[in-house]
Amino acid sequence: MPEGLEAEIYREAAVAFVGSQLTAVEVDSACGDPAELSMLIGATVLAARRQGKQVLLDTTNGVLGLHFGMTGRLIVDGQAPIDRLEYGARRDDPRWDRLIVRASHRTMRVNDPRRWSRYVIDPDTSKLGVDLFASTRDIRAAFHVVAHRSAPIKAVLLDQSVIAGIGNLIADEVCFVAGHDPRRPFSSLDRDERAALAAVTAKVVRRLRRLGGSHTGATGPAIRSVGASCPLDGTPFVRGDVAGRTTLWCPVHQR
DNA sequence: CGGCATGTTTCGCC
DNA sequence: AGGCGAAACATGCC
Repeated sequence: MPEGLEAEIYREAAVAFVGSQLTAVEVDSACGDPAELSMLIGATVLAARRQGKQVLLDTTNGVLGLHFGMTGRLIVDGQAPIDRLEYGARRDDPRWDRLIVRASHRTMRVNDPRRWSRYVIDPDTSKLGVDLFASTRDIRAAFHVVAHRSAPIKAVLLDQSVIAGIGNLIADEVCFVAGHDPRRPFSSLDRDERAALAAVTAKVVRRLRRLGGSHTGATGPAIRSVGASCPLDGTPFVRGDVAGRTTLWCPVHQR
């Protein structure tokens, strides 16, 4: 889905629904259970929260969990907080509306051509790790718990049960700034390196948030397909597959 | 037309 | 049991 940063942008837009009483819910049965979601009708929205990549709407009838897959965009009252999603559709076709939630004077919808978004009542968030906006200290603690893992550093960064909310682009940016080869086994990091990686993770998350999203980093989509060079040392980026995802890294300064 | 894409889940194998 | 890698999922875009 949009990564945790985009989910946060969606959450902020969803705050407009706090205090509203829901009057109707329409859902594509591939993305949610219409019978289950119908329990929201008549409920009042109490708060809009976020955990990792999920937006959670607390209501008087339960929690509505929104997961946006890879191409899901949230549109509130006709306003799209993210106008165009990287790797998403370039149009806003009503046929791709997979969820529509109405209140008396408001409408919220998820437009998702690829149908990977999911909407559930009372989502199980118990397996999620610390949130991507957690403090350096909390991220460091999460890293220490999984210090033994032999999977690539990038795979651990992407593991939602370790840190919830980091996606492919943020993971590449963290490795870039930390100067680590994303393929390097996480278990090869010593205690100090894990602590440093935690600090970089917290810093990168905040910087990308300030710049406007997961795509704004040095390794972002703007240069992912055209082949660019590392802004630090001029070396052409290497493009490969790590943890099952397209990955870009500098073969010189990322070790 | 072929291949690729900010993700998650499932399955087989250690 | 838990962790790891590969494949599957659905569909628009370049």
